[in-house]
Amino acid sequence: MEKLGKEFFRRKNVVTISSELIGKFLVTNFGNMLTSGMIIETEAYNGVTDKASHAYGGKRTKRNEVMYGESGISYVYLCYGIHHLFNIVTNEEEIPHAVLVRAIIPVDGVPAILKRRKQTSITKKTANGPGTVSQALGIKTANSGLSVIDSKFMWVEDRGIKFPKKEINAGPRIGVDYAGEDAKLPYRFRLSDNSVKRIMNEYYS
DNA sequence: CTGACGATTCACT
DNA sequence: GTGAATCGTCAGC
Repeated sequence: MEKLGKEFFRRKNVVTISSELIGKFLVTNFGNMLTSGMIIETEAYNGVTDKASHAYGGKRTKRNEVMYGESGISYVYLCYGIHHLFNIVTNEEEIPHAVLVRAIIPVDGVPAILKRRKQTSITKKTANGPGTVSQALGIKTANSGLSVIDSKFMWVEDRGIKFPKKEINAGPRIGVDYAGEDAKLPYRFRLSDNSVKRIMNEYYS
């Protein structure tokens, strides 16, 4: 079990990083409650040339400023006035690449996760979208700018789990129809349904 | 200062 | 499959 360091996130290819985050564990420790889940879905946002990215065309605002920061910094923003969406910034400073974590399988701190989600048992819907992932792990927009490399509140672990390539499916990103041709790029990565079912059974059958 | 809207979720049909 | 919820952000005036 090893915490991912700067060398993992600092690489230039955000699509590669996005695919390699599948099977890693996102861990948070807010309010002395350790919670975690295995990442099973991500999307890559490829900087200033990506029409789907908040940094398209070099756009720079108070909200997205952290995307131009060091690799490993989290970018959390409010979507639809309700949902806190969690990203990890990659590449070097001034290059606003980021990976959106879209789904996890809850692993540690299940009671806290259920309480946050107002549920009584873990199902595949507990953290199957970017808004529910943040809710399950207690991530809020106020946490934008925290680094998963040196913060004691959030980090990413490699627990030695590897999936065969064919178990990780690439496809177009969700909810980015406005991005024209870029909406079709295969920047979304998902662990196959079969693998997800198998792991859910291991933990929760 | 104002208004339009979003990298979504959930309940309901 | 459809539509409501809900509010910070940002472009434009």
